[in-house]
Amino acid sequence: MYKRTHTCGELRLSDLGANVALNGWVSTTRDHGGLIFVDIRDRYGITQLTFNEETHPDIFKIARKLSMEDVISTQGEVRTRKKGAINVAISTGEIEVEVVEMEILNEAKPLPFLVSDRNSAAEELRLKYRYLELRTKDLQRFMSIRHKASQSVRNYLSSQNFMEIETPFLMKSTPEGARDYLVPSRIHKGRFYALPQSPQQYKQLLMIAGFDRYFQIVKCFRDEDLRANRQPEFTQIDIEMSFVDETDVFAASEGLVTQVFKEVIDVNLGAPFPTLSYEDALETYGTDSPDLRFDLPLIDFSVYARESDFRAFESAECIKALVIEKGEGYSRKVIDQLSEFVKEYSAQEGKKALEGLGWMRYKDGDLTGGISKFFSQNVRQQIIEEFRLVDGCLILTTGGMTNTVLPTMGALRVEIAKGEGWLDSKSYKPLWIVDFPLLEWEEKDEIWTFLHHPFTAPRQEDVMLLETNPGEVKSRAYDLVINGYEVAGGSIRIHDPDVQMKIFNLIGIAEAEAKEKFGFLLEALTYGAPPHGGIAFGYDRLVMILVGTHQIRDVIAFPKTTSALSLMDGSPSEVSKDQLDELGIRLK
RNA sequence: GGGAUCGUAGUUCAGUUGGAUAGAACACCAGCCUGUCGAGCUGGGGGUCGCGAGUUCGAGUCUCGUCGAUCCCGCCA
Repeated sequence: MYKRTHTCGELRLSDLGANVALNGWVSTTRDHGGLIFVDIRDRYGITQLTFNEETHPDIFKIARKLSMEDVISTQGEVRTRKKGAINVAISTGEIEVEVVEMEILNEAKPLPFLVSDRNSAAEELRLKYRYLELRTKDLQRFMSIRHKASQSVRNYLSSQNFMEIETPFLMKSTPEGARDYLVPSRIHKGRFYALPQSPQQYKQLLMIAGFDRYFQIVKCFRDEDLRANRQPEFTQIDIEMSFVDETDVFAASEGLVTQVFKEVIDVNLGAPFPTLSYEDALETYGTDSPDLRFDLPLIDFSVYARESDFRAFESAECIKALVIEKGEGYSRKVIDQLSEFVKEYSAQEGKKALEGLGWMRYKDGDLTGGISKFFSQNVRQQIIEEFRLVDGCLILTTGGMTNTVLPTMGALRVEIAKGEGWLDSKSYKPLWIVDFPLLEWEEKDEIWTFLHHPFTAPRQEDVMLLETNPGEVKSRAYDLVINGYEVAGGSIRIHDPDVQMKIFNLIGIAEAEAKEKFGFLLEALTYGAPPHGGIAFGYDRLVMILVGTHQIRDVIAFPKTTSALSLMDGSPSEVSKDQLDELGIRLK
């Protein structure tokens, strides 16, 4: 191997005549008989190599055998390209290297797909050969942005006096929340560690220990089903602060996100971010993680619907409408498709399907078509005035159970935005969601469960309600949402052991059980616990937004499939009987 | 756990109403070619049609099951 003097993206006209050595992968070859062009590639760029039969016949002979993705080491002279042969598409396009020495370091077999084109293979295949997909331009860029982002995070938080402290991966299993990944103990047979769902308790203990500003970029593990934006192991930027309230956490988070966006993709986010209550988010956008890149709010239509003779509205608990300006282009066919979307979306498990969409158009001073005939002239005029309809407005409306209508109309809102091209990939709309309920009534188990986690503090003025009316209690939790993605979530924590115990009791954890599971934390709260709070960013999701992708797999070097398999190494896999014996485990 | 879409050369795809020897492009191999950058030209090799049943005279095509991929719901404190 010739030690490289330059990378493949480095040489310029100013290097003319230099004797250089390049190492890299064969990107393409163009064989012209007596002259062969080979593009050599590394992560910095591409340089054109030339092999000339007349001047270097021995090397030329070897070059004829080169094929895609061979790894080669070359030595040669930097030469200018003839006019008209300059490639403006690459940074090294004005020069080429005439090779005088070459070594083939590793010959590549015929490839399962083209590294030059990420779309040249199904994802299944790309995941099996992930190391090849990682050679593609896209993934090289995504990984680079991920790296820059983590550097930016570390720099910012360090500059703000946060300390990075590592916490254990092998910890105690706590059955609340997500399903744990378990790790059997060999030394203590029949006992298990759990991989952390997040370092929640540890970071609280660090606050009690006096590390008043902590952060960590850390892997978390949750054994739940996957999604386009969910992997079983993922990375958080975990942050905790002492002697703070919500405003301090918001300011720190906004400072962090603002700097990362500025440094990594040169976007000014503009802090402070707006806040929206959980309740308003659901009512207006049908979700607690709304995409504010476009408006199109869910409008309460029940007042008018109840005045109508339209049967489908009669027993509806919740009636919402969307008003689309310039809705002339929505033909019956398009409306039918949207109606079908509503039916299908609402029919998903656990929900009573909606019957579809009712529609009306505003034209020539009146509402016409669709269900307009079920509304009196008077009510129609009320609607027109209330919503300040202009010519061409289209109203889409549906009614049913609140917990069906809201998410469905929320999804329809996004569906329409997609169709309209309103989801500008260069636009970023962050907002805080606040005033979450502390608890949620679980119908099927008939118990209260926490919406965030059991260490979240209730709002001070609501503490009294805990015993009388738990559902009314608001928490001091908050989420940061950007473009429809929940990017971070956190809360001010409970630092009073009595309040903490009260919460445990409320969610059906008896005192003895609470002590068994969280005794160390409860006890720590009695030895001088400062008021504290924090937040955790979904780092992968943040990077997704930075690179502009909708798939979390794009920003993780070696991701799992939707069924939590690694197609590359074949994990999870069976293990030997000896391994199990040593752990004292017998398979059922 | 449920729903939807998909699975045909190494790869991306085409394949009619169920009908003859399953095609194309790229990749690979061989030959030709000195200014290409998706090089070009000529030729060649390459297929358990995901797997297993079933219907049928006949299945890439229809049915059922199964495995895998993707998206969504449940789930994800």
